[in-house]
Amino acid sequence: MPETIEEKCLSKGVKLTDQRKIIAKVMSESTDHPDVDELYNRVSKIDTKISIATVYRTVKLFEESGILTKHEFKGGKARYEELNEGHHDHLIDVKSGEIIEFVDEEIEKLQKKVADKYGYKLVDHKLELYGVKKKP
Amino acid sequence: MPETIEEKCLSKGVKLTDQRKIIAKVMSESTDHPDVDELYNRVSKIDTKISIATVYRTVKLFEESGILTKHEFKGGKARYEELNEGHHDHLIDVKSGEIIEFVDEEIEKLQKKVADKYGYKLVDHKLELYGVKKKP
DNA sequence: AGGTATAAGAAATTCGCTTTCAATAGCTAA
DNA sequence: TTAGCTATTGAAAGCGAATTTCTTATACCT
Repeated sequence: MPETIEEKCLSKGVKLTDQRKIIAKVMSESTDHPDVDELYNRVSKIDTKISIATVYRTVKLFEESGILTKHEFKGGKARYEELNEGHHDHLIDVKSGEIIEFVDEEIEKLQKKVADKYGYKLVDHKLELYGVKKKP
Repeated sequence: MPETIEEKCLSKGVKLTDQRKIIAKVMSESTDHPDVDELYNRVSKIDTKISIATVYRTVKLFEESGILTKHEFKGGKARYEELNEGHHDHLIDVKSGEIIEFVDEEIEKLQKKVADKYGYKLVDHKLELYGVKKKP
């Protein structure tokens, strides 16, 4: 069952203000990976009084609470995405900017194996593929 | 035979000034992944008059010429490394900041396969592992 | 209600990096 | 060699993203 960000806040003890509720709702309903400016635009349509500082503060708070995850794709601003059960990585269309999410268990396993080989326990990783659409 | 950055510049037609020669030498002799501030520190010991703007300009020029490669690890400043034949990825010790280079052909192959599966030709990728040292 | 803590808004500040601008160094052709 | 370009440099200003400061407003707790 898909849990909203608001519900996640409640279960994690993150206090919800009106502004945070709006930001939570907008992020929950986003299926893309908005940056803070874009998020601020969407949020402003609901409440024009929200400041961008609050948006920055809130995404940071949500990230630290394990509710959102932050991506820093090549040479752009930080983008945010709701953190859900299934982990995935990203394939980015370098022409259009389109982002495709993918899962590859095999790669995940091999990453752990590499870390292990050097005596490390994997705590995080980042895999981004950049590609161009092939002509059919 | 290890080619110096200075030699690479010559063969690529990148003009070398005194400042660039110093930056090239320092990078060629570096076995780590310095950021621009660190590089500026090292370079300043040889020529105190070099400005940090020149260091920024030069690493950018070298990167565009395919001589250096730029890494943007999690939440830090850009780090540079000499680009040599064998491609490798990085395993970063989250405690100490130590960076271990590794190669995994299997992972490389799987990445291509994933891109292919979605109809993309892989033009670039980024794989970073973050780990903590295991107790033996 | 009163007192404390927390959060929000607006503006200023920081940080990494780039650009502008005037001065200098390096060619190139007469 | 020297006049006349073109490219590069150093110093400082500028820029964009993100954070912090400061003040005001809001929520919480007996």
